[in-house]
Amino acid sequence: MTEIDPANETAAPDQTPNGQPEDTSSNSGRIPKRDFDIPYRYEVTASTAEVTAAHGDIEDGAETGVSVSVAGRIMLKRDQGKLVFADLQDGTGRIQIFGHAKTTPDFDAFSSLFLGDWVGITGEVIKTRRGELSIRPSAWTILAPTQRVFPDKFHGISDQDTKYRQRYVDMWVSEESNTTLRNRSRIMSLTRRWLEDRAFMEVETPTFHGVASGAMARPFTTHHNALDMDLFLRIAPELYLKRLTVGGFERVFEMARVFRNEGISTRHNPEFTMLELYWAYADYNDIMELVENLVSHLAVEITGGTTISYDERELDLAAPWRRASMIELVTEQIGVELSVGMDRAELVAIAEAHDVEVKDYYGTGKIILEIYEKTTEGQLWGPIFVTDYPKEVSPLSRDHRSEPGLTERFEAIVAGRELCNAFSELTDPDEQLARFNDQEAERAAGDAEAMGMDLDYIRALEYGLPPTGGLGIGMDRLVMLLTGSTTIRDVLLFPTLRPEQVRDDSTGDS
RNA sequence: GCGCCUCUAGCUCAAUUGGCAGAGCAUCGGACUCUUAAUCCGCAGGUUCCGGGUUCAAGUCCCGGGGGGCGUACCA
Repeated sequence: MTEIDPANETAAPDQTPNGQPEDTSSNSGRIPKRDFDIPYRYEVTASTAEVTAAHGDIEDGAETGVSVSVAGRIMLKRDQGKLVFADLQDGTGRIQIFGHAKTTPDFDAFSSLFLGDWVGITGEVIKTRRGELSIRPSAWTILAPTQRVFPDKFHGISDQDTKYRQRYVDMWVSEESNTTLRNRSRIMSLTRRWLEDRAFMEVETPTFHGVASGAMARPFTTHHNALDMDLFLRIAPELYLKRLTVGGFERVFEMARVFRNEGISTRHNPEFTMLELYWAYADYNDIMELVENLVSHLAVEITGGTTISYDERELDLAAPWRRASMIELVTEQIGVELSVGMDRAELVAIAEAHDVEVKDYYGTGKIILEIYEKTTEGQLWGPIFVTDYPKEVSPLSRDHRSEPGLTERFEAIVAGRELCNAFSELTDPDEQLARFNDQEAERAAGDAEAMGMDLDYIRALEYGLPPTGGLGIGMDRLVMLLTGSTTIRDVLLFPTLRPEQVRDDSTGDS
C-alpha cells in the first residue's frame, strides 16, 4: 500500500492558508490554494466501471471484503454530518464514495473536499442500505486540489465559447462531449485496424508543401527562414501518397491533418483530418465497396447497428449503397438531359434558368458540376455514391473507360453531406501534365482554388504508376455522422477559435 | 466576407414600459448517521463584454468596438 495521508493538518480547507487573509467566500471563481502533500504516483487497481461490473449486483447493505483503489474527481457531494456521500468520476464512469466519521481517515478534510478535486481512494466495495454501490475509504489522498470552481453540477456549461475554450472542464461536466470525443478516438483506431487488416500501411508525408496541390482549396502560407522560402501547409496529402505507390508501397493510407484557408462553419474547420488511401491494382468500383464496408463496420462498432438517426432523420448505412452518375441524378432532378458534349451556350441557358452563375472560364464540365451542386446535391440524403464527374473538374482522375468527357470519380453523400471523394487515379504523365496546365489557365483566369503544378509528381508518374484506386474521407464528418453531432466543433477536441485574452488573476498580468 | 441573434455573480438563469440588479447551484458559517442535482438555517458574492451617447434615471434605447452562435458564400 503506497497510501499517503492527506497531511493537511497544517492547512485544513476551512482555514486560510499561509495566514493570508484571503476571503474564501469571495465569488471570484477561485478557490484558495490549499496545502497538501501530493504523491508522485498513485496505484490504481480498478476503474469505476470495473468495480461496478464486478460488484454491481450485490445485495443492499452487503460488504464484499474486497478492497480497491480508484482515482478521479469528486463531482458531487452530499454532506450528512457524520456521513458524506461523494461521487467520484473517472474515465469510465462514476461510483459513490461512502465517507463515515468513524471509518474515514481525516474525516473533516474528506468532508471539506471541493467539487472538482482529484482524489485517490482505497477502500472496501460495499452497497449502502439504500442500494448504492459504494467504496468505503480506508485511506485517501488528494491528487490535485482544484483552484477553480467547477461549473454548475447539474447544468454544466451551456456557453458554447466556454465549452470549446475550456474543453478540459467540458469533458468532465458534459457526458455527451466526453462520449463523442472518446468515440472519435475509437473511430480513428477502428479505421486504422480495419485498414491494416486489409494490408494497408499507415504512412506520414510532409505537411509543408512547396506547391499547394492535390485538391482545390486556398492554402495557408508560411515561411522557412533558413531556406528563405515560402511554404504552403498542405491542402491534401494526395500527391505524396501516390509517389509512394510509384515507389512500390501498394496499399498506403495517411490520417492527414490538412489545412484550408477558408470559411468556418458547422461543417468546416480550418484544420481537419482527412483519411487518404491508395490501393494499387484497384479502381473506383473497388473503392466504393471499401467505403461502404468500412462505414457500415464503424457504424456497427460505434452505434450497435447500421441504421442510425442523424439530425432527426433515419439513415441506413448497410452495404451496398446506391450508385448513380452525377448527370443521371441531375437529369432526374431538373428533367433536362445534360452532357459535357453539349453546346456551351445551350448549357449556359439551362444553368441560368436554375440561378447558376456561370463565369467566362467555365467549360461545359464545370457548368454541369455547378448545376448539380445548385439543384441536386442538396436534395440527396444518401447514402449514395454520385459517380462519373466531368473531366474538367477532376484534374487527378482517370478518364472514364466508356463515357467521354467524364472521369471515374465519385463522391459519397451521406446524411446530405459530402463524406468522401475518390477515383480511379490518373496514371498517364502526359495527360496529367495537360490537366495541370488547364488548372494553371484557370488560376490565371481568376480561380483562386485551382490546383498547383507539381513537376516532380509528373516525373514520378513517368516512372510508372500502376492502375490505382484512391480515396479521401473527411474523418471529422464521419465522426459527426456516427456520433450524431451536427457541428464539427463537437467532434474536434479543440476547434479553431479566435484567441482569448486569459486574465492571470494571481498576478494581474494577461 | 455579408446578414440575423446573443453576452447579467465562478456556473445556470431572472429583472414588467427606461425606475433600488435578483434567485438556484458552488463557496463561507451552522444543523444533520443512508444521501442520489440531499435537505434546512444564516452570511457573503456584480466593470450587467468594452467605449461613447440620449435621459432626471440605462442591464434595458442609440452609435462604435470585441467574443460567441446560426444562416449564407467558398469548400471537405
